[in-house]
Amino acid sequence: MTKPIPENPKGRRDQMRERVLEAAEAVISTKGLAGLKARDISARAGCALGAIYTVFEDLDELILGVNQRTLTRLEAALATPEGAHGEAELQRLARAYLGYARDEEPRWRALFEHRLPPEKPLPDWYARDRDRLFALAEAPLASLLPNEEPPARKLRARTLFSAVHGVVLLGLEEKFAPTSSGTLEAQLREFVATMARGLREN
Amino acid sequence: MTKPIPENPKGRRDQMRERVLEAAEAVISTKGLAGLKARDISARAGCALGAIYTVFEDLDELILGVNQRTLTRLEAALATPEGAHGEAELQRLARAYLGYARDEEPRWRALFEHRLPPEKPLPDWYARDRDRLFALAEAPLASLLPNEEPPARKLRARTLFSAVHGVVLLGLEEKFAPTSSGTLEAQLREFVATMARGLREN
DNA sequence: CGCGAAGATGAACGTTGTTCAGTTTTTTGT
DNA sequence: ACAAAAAACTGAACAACGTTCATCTTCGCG
Repeated sequence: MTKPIPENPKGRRDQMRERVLEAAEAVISTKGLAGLKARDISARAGCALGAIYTVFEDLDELILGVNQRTLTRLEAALATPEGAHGEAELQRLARAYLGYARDEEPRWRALFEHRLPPEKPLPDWYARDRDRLFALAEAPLASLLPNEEPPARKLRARTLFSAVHGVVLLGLEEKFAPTSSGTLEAQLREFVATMARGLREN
Repeated sequence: MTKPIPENPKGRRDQMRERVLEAAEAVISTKGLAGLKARDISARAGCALGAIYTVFEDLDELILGVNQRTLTRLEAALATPEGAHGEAELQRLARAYLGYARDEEPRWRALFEHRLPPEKPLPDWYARDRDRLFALAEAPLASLLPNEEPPARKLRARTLFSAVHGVVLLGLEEKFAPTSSGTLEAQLREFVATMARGLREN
């Protein structure tokens, strides 16, 4: 009776991996990436310090795991409802991106703060998930510029996403009075409107 | 003969501060912010480990000092030649920003990677220098939108700068083949052109 | 049961930023 | 000019960190 359940959906190893991942996620989403400590994780996951290193190469790989989950959640938060028409959809996307960044700021920041050592390149599975995010702007761009070739559109979606990211990133940096909460929304709305206008007058 | 020189232009204390600052600058501009170690600094500056803490509160304040210098250099690299006319000047600014980010990548990254603990807010002298950077986009914006009120223009300059920053930041992230060197320049040029077009059709 | 293999443990190591009692150097008072 | 006071500098010591590894525990199977 060594196997209480005939076929575990997940091996014990995977359960531990899951617990560590969830513990790390909890820390990152409250204290941010800088507050992530190996000993804290092991305490929360109810395991020994060394156990972390039996399921993850090192903390960098663990963070990548957390970030992958964040990417999935972010993608869900940005999910296009039904029809994705031009500017309105771009506005919705940008607004939803700002919303997620606000609501889950530490977790969102971890996506871009974390940089792994230069000798280890980004895993392919991670790059793929990240690219799916950029691709969300492609559909609304397609209705604004129907004649653009897909590769050019892909690049343009990336650029537009990056620009919105920049506005949100530096906009959230200063939370003090000068830039009040509502101002950032207005900035972003105006920015997207200007971009859409510029795109139509091609 | 306690004073070999009647009046030193800088006290010994300031000379040491300068040496530490320059050592830190050298490290950051080669190995990046993550490669900055207190012992490395003290060795390069030719002083004891503790000496750093006699001229800087902690490493965070030292990094702020280095970043302030970077801001000055960046500002110089973006300096407007003479007349600052509309889109052409915006194009030049964006291109120069990308150029500086490329040429001095670790130093430039340190500007945005460094985050000081939440209990200590940004010093005013640093915020002022940073705002001067954003303000560089105001003059060219003024010739595109002559009727805009100065406060609104200030905000718009900030937004536009943030957007360009986002494009450069995420554009430099992937240095591998897919996004070749020239592509990023083209992306940026196209982006600024679209923005200018949208702004003119107000 | 027993026994090889795999997993988990936490003490220990090397490296980090920061502190502080002690020493040296500079400034001050007369 | 010189001793006393103040300031600056030193580097050993400390706490906290990520990571490793000899050791112990548990699992899978005959």
